[in-house]
Amino acid sequence: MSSENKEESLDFIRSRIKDDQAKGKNNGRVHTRFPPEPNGYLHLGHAKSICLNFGVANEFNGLCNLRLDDTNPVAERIEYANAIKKDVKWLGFNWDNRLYHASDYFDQLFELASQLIRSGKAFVCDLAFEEMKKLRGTLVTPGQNSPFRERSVEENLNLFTQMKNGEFLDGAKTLRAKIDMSSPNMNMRDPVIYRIIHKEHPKTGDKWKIYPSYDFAHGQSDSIEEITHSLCTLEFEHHRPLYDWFCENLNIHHPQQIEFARLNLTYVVMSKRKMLRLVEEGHVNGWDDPRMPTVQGMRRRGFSPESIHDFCDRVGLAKRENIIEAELLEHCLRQDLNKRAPRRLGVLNPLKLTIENYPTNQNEEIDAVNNPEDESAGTRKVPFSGEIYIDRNDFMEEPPKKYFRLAPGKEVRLKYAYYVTCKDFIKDDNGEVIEVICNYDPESKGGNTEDGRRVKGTIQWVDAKTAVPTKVRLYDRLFSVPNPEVTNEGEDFIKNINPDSLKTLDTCLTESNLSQIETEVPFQLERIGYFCKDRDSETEEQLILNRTVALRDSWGKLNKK
RNA sequence: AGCCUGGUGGUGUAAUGGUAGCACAGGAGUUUUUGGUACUCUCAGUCGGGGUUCGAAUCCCUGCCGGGCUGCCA
Repeated sequence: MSSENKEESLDFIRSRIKDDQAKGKNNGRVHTRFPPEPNGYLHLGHAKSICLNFGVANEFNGLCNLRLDDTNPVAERIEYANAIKKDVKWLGFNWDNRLYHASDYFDQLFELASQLIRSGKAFVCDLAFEEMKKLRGTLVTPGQNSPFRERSVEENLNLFTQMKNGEFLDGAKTLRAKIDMSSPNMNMRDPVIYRIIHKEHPKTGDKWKIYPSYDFAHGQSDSIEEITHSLCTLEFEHHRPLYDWFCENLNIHHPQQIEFARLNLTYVVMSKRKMLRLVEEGHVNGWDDPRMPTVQGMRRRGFSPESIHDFCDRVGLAKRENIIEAELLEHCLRQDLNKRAPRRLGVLNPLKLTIENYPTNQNEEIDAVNNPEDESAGTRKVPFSGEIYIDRNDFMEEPPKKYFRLAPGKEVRLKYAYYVTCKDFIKDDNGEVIEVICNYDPESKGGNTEDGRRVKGTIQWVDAKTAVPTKVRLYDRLFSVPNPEVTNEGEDFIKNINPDSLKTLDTCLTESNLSQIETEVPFQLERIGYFCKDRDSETEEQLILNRTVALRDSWGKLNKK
C-alpha cells in the first residue's frame, strides 16, 4: 500500500521518465546531466537541479554527468569551474569519470554546423547586430529574411572556415540556422548558432575564434553524451522547438528536454546578476558570505549537505512559479542538526554569577550530556566553580509573569550542575546589573534533588576561569521583506536589505571544550542555537562562531505578542 | 497585441472521472534537566462563469489573473 502511494506521488518529471523507461525508450536507459556555466558560483537553485539530476539518475539506475557549459570565454573562468566541482562534490554527488566540457566538443560541433550548411539549413550572415535586430521583427510582427540567406553552400562553407580561422573581426559575421523568420517563436527566426569571439578560452586556448551559441552547443552536447532526459528550467521552454529542430535536422540522438520551475526563496535573491551586485557593492562580504544562498555561503554558515538534500526533496517539482518560505529551509536545517549536533554551553552576553556558599577555591568537573537525541554521543566533563557567567537575559530584576529564569529570590537549575537561588544582585553606577549573588544547594548535584522539588527554569552557564573568550556573528535574513524584488517606483531590491542581517558580539564566553572544535562543523549552544567555527578563527587567532540558525523560541514569540 | 506556459489552504506540493491529502507556517495543549526536541489536537484550499456526467480539482467552452519570449548571454 505504502509503496503504491509512493509511486503515485512521483513528480511530473519522474513519472514521465518512469513511463519512458517502462516503454523501453532509449532501451530503458536513463542518463541526465548537470550543465552549469562556469561564470559564477552555485546557489541553492543549482542545488535543486543537482539533486534532481543526480537523484533521478540514481533512482532509475542511470547516470548523471557533470558538464561545464563553457561556450562563452568572455564570462567564464577556471576559478568558477573549480568551485563548481568542489560544491557538487560537497553536496555528496559523484560524476565518476564523467566530467565533461562543452568545449570538449568544439570539433564535433564545428562539423555538425558544417553539416547543417551542406544540407542548406545554415548560412553565414553579414548583418551587423543592429541590422539583424531590425530584421528579426517583433513579438507581434514577423521578421524578414536576411539578404545573405541564399548564399551557396560552397560560399557558406568557405566563409565559415574563414570565420574559424580568425579572418573577420568580432561581430562581423555569424552563422545562422535557416528556419523561419515568421515563426511566432522568436528563437526560430534564423537564430545565430556561431559567433566570432577573439578571446582565449580557458580550455582550448587560442584555437578557436568562433564559439557556438547556447542553442547550438547545449542540445548537441546532450546528444553527444547520449543524454536521455535533459532537465532545465522554465525559461528554456521556448528553446525546446529549436532543441528538437537541431536534433531532427542533424539526425542525431534526440534527448527529451523537460522544463521545471526554478526555485525561489523568501528573504533572499537567487539570481547570479543580483548576487553579483550584493558582492560588488559590498553589501555582503563575498560570495561565501554566510548570508548568501550560495552553496559556499551556506557551507560556511554551517549547513550540512543532508539538510540541503532534504530541503530539495521537500520543495517539490512543478511548472508553476513558486516562492518557498525560508522557514522550510530552516526547518530542514534544524531537523538535521537536532539529531546530530553535539551540545555545548556558552553565553552570548555574560553576566557574572557568584555562588556565595560554594567552597572557596573548589573546582569540579560536571558531567554533561553531549546529545539528548543520540545516546551514543556520550557525555563530557565541564569545569565548574563558584564563579561563573550566565546570560544577561536569564536574569531579571523584575520578572514578568511566566518568566522561569533567575530573579531575586527565585531558584533555577544550572544545566547539568546545581540548583541556585538568587540572594542579591549588584548594579553599577548606570543602574545596570553587573553581578548576581546566589546560594547553591549541594544536594542538587547533577540537576535534581531527592526531595523531588520541581524547578522549572534551567539555564546555561560557563565557568569563569576556564571559559573561552569568543566572538559570535549572529546572522539574520539578508532582506527585511519576503520578496526583495517587490519595490517602490524607482527603487530596487538593494533598498530591501536588512540592516541588521549581521550583528557581531565580541565578549561571548563558551565552555572550554569548544577550543578544539572543527571549522564549519555545527554544534548547538544549548538554549541559543546552532553555531559553527568560522575559518577566520585561524587568521584572527580567536574563536569566531557563525550562528547557523537559532533554536525555535516560543518564549520570544510569546513576548512579541 | 501575438505566441508559449501556468493557476489546489498563508507557502509548497499530492489526488488524472469516485471521501481534496501531506509538509512547512499559524493556533491550542501534553511531555521535558534546552521556553529545544517529541507527541496530540486545531485553523485553512480546487481563480470565476457555463457545459458534459450518476459523479469534475481532473474533460469541454469561455472569461480573469500570474510567469516567460523581440542577446551574436546561458
